[in-house]
Amino acid sequence: MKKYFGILRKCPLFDSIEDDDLLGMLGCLGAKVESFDKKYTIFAEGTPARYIGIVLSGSAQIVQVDYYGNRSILSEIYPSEIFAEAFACAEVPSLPVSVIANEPCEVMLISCAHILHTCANSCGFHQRLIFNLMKDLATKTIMFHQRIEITSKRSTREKLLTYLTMQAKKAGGDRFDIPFDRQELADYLEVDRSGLSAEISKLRKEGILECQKNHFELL
Amino acid sequence: MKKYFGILRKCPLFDSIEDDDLLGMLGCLGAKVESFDKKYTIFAEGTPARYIGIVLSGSAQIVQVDYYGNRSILSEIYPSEIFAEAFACAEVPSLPVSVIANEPCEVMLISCAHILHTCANSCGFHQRLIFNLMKDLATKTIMFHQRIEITSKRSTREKLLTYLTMQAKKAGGDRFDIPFDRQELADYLEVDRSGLSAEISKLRKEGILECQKNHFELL
DNA sequence: ACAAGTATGTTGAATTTTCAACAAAAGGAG
DNA sequence: CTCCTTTTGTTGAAAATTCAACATACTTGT
Repeated sequence: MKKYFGILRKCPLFDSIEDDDLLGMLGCLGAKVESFDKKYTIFAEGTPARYIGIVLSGSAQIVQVDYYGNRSILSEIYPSEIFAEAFACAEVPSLPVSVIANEPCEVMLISCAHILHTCANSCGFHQRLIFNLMKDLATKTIMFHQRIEITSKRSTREKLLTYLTMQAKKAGGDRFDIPFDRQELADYLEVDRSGLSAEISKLRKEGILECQKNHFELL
Repeated sequence: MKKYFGILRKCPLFDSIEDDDLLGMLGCLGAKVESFDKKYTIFAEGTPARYIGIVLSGSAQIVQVDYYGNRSILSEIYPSEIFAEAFACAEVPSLPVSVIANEPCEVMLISCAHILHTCANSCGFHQRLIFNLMKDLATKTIMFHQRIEITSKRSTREKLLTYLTMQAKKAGGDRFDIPFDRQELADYLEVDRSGLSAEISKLRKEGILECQKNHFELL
């Protein structure tokens, strides 16, 4: 377990928790590590939410697919980030999303029961854990607001520019990489892929942006 | 303050907290009550998030307006419900949304500083408060997922039907009222109002639904 | 009861998006 | 290197959304 400490230290769930305490805590929480191949479904839509996940290596996507096969990408998850915490905390009987391995990855799973109901020997860090979880959920809620700010735009062009502007801001400069290929970006922005490609071409011709693959530059 | 206890008891923030403890707690939190007229801006976009709000009477809307004046309604808030908690918990320096009074309303405000940093005399219920807040944020996150499930649909018709189906499920029957007028529903679904009206007419003619004003029936 | 203002429904034109199909480019496996 | 697969760009036609304008119904305040 120790080999993951570098990642876990950066996980918001364990903020302000010392290494010395972490190991005992993980035991107390019944944390386990699992590995998944690329494209493997880590959590399937429709199944009950029982675990909080933490990505240790690789990456995963939160996706929603409707009966027509339209995929909507809700977010992308990287090492030391948490997923499915909202569903686990609310103990929902049926996940409204799936979590898919983007590439081979390792994930730490912690059962929500262990988090929600203080353990008998009540490790003193449980309160801190709840607090951290609260902080994390607040951050996630804000992320959703940002996503809505993007997808509420009515045109492909505006959605794309809003998204790219946010990414530039986040990267602290006009050059940055995005974590999506074209189809994924379309599924994130909720637009048609070919229309998105066309729009990118247009913006390029207008001299508004440069891009090669997933590297963008706003001009 | 006592006259609001009926409402506050139902507020998820005070779940499992006894009436006897509530009064002291509210004092400890520095809770204050304010009144707002219809259409008044309770919290303005761009201002720092300092307070959690609880609606005591009337109702409010969370809205986002872009530079073209396109309004997007994020949610509707009724008595005993909390708002702005995510921004307060994350102490964001600039609110990405506004909160507008839908009708004359009373609101309880609790400063986030009081919630996040345990008070010196450390009332024993603070831990429970954090836990409740965590639960509430999990629920809100799930609400956002539902909203995305609606708005990620590509056509007005599908958005509308997805929304109405969810409302019917929530109401536990095929007849139900929605909390929006046509323009608000359009702003919630992120579609054009006239197109929405046209779609409703079409669904009526096809015998799929009945409606008068904001009362709907799925057939 | 009336007038003024607001909300809703309806329409056609303009614009966009979606869809389908294909070509070109890039990436991976052997 | 070559073949095969996947990704990306391009296009035109079909479908849908948006927009503007207006008629009608409904509310509200006086």
